[in-house]
Amino acid sequence: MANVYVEEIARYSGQTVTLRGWLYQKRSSGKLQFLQVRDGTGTIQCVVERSLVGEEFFALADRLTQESAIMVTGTVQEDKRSPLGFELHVTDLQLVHEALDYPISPKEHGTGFLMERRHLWLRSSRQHAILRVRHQLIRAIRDFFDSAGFTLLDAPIFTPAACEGTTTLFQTDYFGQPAFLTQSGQLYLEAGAFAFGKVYCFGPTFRAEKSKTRRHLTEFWMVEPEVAYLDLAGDMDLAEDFLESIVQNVIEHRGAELKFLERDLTLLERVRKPFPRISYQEALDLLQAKGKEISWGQDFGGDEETLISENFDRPVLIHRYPAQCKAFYMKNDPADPRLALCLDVLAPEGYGEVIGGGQREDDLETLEKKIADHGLPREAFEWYLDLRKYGSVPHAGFGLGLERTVAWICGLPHVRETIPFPRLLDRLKP
RNA sequence: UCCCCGGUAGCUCAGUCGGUAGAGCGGGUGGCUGUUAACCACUUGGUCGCUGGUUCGAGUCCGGCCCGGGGAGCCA
Repeated sequence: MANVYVEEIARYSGQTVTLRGWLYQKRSSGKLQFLQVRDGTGTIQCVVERSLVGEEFFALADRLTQESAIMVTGTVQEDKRSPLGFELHVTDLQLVHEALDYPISPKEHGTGFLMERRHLWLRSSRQHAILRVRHQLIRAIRDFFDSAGFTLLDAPIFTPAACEGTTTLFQTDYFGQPAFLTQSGQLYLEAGAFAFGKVYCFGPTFRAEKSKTRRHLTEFWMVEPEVAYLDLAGDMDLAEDFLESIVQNVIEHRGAELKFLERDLTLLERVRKPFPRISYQEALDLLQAKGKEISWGQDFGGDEETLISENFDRPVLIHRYPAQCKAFYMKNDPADPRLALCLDVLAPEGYGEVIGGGQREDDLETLEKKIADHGLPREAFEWYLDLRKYGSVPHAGFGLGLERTVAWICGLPHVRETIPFPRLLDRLKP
């Protein structure tokens, strides 16, 4: 008997096959029982008829509890009543393991309760859909850079010092020395860009900020490309191509999951270049026209980001923020040194900043001064300064936050469901 | 760190003016040959977050603490 998966069931129409999975839900109607069986690739309704399987198997099916592991053998039949299009008419049933008192019932639960049981919550169809979108997005990101000639260059996770100095880092004891968990692969990627031309890294990032909002995790995944001989204009082109490509890729390959999540796909289909590009000054004018009290030099918070993105039907690129808002490694605009050659991309619908990046400072003396001005320990940055001594060229890149992007694509109100095991300010378990 | 909201059955919640602790779901038992969060009947189920106070009497009012959720700052 062939062992098959639910996602390939259509190929076995009319044949007798065996599914190996778990009981998701059960309904009975006298002499009939309907078992919803999931196997990780999908869920199918298995029909147990007393006259077909006999008393023994029918009684077994009647006793089955939610999430018990079972092997079901039966005939695949096309059925218009099934959302999948097929049902399995059971001829044989085996209990592999009986699950007693599964804590997550098919009815409503709060996110706190479910998060405590995240290891089990992953089995539910909604989480399944979200995490399959996440997987596809990761594939799309890798495909984009791999097919554009980028080399994957992993940045270290243990680092000797802060990349940006402004945010709080997780400190660990590294054989008696302090070491920090990375908050960005950026500086290492600059070394990579001068070695390989076009590089990207894709890994976990850690921020010990005490942020309690729907947009923050303490551990999240970030993809960061970095390219030699690229200026801000080129960086904006890259960000635009990249974002269009990955969003359209996910729509194409995970449309069913997005529909299950009741995502309005027309909003995502509009993510086509060109994206609007406005300067910080223009964004500021826009905010002030809307009555927001904000003055030049202030960074935008969540409210401001939402107000700006409301004006556009697709992601909006904001460039040239005041240098004081940005990290030390950003290059200043030669046309107006008060400004940094940086870019942020705000997702529509109030999802906020999904990309941040810009052109890097490539002049040795200027960079030395910036490190000093930010009060950073020079010793930790000697290797970084070396990059400006030996063949320094203009270069640029950006970082995209994976979980915020998944939340936006799926239309979720909170990032915590976009990662299998979220790490939040007050949550380290499971 | 600050501000706001919450904690009552396994889960989601209601509980009026301070006066005997409630519903739906889940679990259990029975019924039903096409159910889609199935339905119907019966049934099970409580340290009202903890602690101190006010009161004849506190889930309800007051103080302190603990835990959870949302937001601010900061950021992706």
